[in-house]
Amino acid sequence: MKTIISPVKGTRDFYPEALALRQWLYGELARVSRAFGYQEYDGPFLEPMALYAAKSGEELVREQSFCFNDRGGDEITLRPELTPSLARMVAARQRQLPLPIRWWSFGPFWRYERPQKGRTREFFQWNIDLLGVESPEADAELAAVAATFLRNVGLKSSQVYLQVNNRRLLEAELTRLGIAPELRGMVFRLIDRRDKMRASEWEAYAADQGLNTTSIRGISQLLENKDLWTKSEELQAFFQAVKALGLEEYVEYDPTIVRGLDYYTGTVFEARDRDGEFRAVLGGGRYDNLVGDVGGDRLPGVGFAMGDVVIQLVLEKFGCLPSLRAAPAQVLVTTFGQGEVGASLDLGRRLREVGLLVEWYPTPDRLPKQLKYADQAGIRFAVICGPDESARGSVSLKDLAKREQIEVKVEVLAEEVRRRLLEATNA
RNA sequence: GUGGCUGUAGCUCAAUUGGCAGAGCACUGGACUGUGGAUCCAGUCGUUGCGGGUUCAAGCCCCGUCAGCCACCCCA
Repeated sequence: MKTIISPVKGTRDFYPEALALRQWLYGELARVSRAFGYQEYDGPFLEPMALYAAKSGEELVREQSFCFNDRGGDEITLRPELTPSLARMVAARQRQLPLPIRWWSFGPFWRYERPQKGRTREFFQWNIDLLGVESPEADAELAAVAATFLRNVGLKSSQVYLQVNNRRLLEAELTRLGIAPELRGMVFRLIDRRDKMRASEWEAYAADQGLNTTSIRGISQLLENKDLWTKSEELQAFFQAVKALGLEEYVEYDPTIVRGLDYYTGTVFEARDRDGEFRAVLGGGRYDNLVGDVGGDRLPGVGFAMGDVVIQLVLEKFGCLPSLRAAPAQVLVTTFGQGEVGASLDLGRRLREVGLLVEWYPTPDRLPKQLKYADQAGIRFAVICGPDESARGSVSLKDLAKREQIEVKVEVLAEEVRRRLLEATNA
């Protein structure tokens, strides 16, 4: 057995069927993004490492990015996320861009982590952001974009949903419990981990982090209070807006959601399947200081990101994956014999000239083999030109789906195929 | 970075206490010499991930190594 060089760990080969699925996903999220008035953009795939050093979260850039020095010695990172690039792009043209900014993007990202279910080292991500509006209704719009996408692709609110929380509310509550602001980062991580451990383990872990029993008990109570959101005017307005947008079935308050990235300042949310089988499908929230942090004026923003891997797992689980195949050619021009090669090439050219997608069978194999190939490839029409047709100045046109065959003059072949394809599409 | 599981034909997987490496699919040819999805017949397909060890005998047991998957960490 010959050894094939294996792909880089954590990358995926996109065979035509897989690429067709990715393109379908792209189409769906483009549709939602545009429906809400967002414009497509993109940043570079390579960024200076310094762009992430500020705010992305220590571990993300230090341990989980692909970093290297270029030939000039500069520290370069393969982008692990898009939001810092967005902040920089906006900061650079802050005076020219009319507000609000509604932008979306879909492209590749890289994170140096151990691959596992729902996580690869190279993945595609949908990013969508609204900048220049600081209101709960803006937060609600992003949640609505996410929920509308989920609904559009066929996922029911009984299957997936958005969990929402607010960091300001959480911070106020922690202050009320007498927990010092310096400890917030640690406490957020603690809260994030709550549902991964048993209560006793979690309490022991919390104590280990230096929290006293009173604080731990107070935090526990916060996390069990499903009505805590009513204390936040922001969340009240948020949920009211979500209701007006008609998506309240998909959106719920969840006091345990905090999100890992350091730059979130207000409302945060993530979407997951209700069984909790998979990791989060998407995640995002409000970040009010990011543009200022990269050298611009303060500009509030809200947005989320969705990776292509988990959403595919969820779609598969709930039977929402479309049955796709790579788009086949419309016509196969067969090659009857060595003597007919020139005629076949000529026929292919004629068909392409009227805009048809034409594949040429490159060897004079037995006709059954050529037709079987057309059938398996999903090609609708086969053109056959042997000595009999040739003598009459015509060709045989076979409709693989209808199992019909007619003989037409070479001059009218292209028009005939086009007419029949149109008919087939309308039927 | 830490831990667990799995590596057998192109693919999906069998192989009893260690005892002749198999099946389905796919592929190729034929039945059918210029007409595709079915059926039947025949055929090709192996360094059992790699290296060592134990044994009369290893796909199976032991050690090492590589790869993949899963979990932790973190996160889309």
